[in-house]
Amino acid sequence: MSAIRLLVLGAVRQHGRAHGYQVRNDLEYWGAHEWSNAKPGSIYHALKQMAKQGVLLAHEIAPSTAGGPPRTEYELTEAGREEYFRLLRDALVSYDQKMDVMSAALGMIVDLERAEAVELLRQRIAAIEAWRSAVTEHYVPEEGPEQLGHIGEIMNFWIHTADGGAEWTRGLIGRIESGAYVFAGEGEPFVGVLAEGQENPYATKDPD
Amino acid sequence: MSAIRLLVLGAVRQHGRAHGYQVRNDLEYWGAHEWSNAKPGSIYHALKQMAKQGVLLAHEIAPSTAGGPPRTEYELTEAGREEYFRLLRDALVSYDQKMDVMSAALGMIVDLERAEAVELLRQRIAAIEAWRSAVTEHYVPEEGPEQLGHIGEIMNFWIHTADGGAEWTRGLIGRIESGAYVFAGEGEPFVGVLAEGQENPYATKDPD
DNA sequence: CCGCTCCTAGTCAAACTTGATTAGCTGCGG
DNA sequence: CCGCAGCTAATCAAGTTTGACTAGGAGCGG
Repeated sequence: MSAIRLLVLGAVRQHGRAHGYQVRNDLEYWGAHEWSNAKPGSIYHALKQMAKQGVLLAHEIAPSTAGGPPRTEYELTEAGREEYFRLLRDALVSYDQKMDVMSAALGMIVDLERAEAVELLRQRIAAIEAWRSAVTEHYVPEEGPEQLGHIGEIMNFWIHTADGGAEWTRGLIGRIESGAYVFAGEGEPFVGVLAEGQENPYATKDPD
Repeated sequence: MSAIRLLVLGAVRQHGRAHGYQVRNDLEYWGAHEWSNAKPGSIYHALKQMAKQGVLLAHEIAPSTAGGPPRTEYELTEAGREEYFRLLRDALVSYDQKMDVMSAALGMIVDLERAEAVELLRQRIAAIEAWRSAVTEHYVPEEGPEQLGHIGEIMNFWIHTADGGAEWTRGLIGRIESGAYVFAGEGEPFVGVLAEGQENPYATKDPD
């Protein structure tokens, strides 16, 4: 799974209705271009693709107020809402060493209820541990790990990363259980998108 | 940069001359299908693409000994050798949170000289640290980090991963400086590919 | 009010990835 | 010795990603 669909669905969902450029701006606001493949082409493609698949509903709109080609606004269908939560849960649970997917899911984790978020993160830890033992058991040759030479460093690297990820996830669970952040059904949700016309404070000030 | 070109160049280089299925088998032997997008399609595509670009030289060969369509053997051109080392150095130095690229580079690090490997890894650490401070300085709003709400967890996640990566890299530098592994120009190189006809001990025993 | 630059919004071709599928050969049960 | 399962080796179409490019308006200096 690539992160782009989750990001785009999340952005459109928070707006209720949004056009491509707005989504693009939100992703930049979130810094997504730093840690995911959120290029314009990918974003517009994802919007069109998901509209074709019935996950988004497209509304043709008159040429925009501020120059440029005519805009299209999108909103989630019911299938889109389901797809969104499916992707979100999946991203939180599965360990595939894809930083971008996890980052995107973190940005939307408060759309879940607190208890479910914790439960999914626990499953994530279990997945990491399962993956870890599969790798260690499978890739250590019978003649002992010395057999592997420098190739063993690859495994070493995976394991180190996996352990780091598990540890961090435990920390996050702790923070969430201690009451941090506002989750679904707990009051005024955190606003993570830019209002129409609001300036993006992070635009182009990037450390690229 | 995707890892596939580096992997394919590395495999072909170790054989001197190799056909697609051989490369495919090596990558499986290395476990690359676990941590990179090394699917058959990608491998054959990379071979053809690189042949078109003059990085590899293609030799049409009579239909294979063991059934199937006619095979094509490839070998590196001089440009290919340069490209290989360029990709390898680049993968070691640059920090882009892509596990697959780093894993591939680790598998080929001994093609460099020991001193250069250490030097590149030091540069890697510097790159990680630069990235880290760019992120912390840039993405903490003036009103303080509380402003970010749960979005701050994304940053937290990056930072944790970056720090873990730096720490691991320091460990690797230590091992290399203590004389581990056999690097270029230090004698009989480690053989990391399967000979023609040799059985792949990891084939299909996969923990998928 | 001319020309220039910047911003908005999106398109496009080329490259890459994916997963299914093809096609030839070997070995083996019946 | 027929058929067919399974292996070898590679291709293909569909989907995705990339990064450069288009095109129209706004602001502004002179």
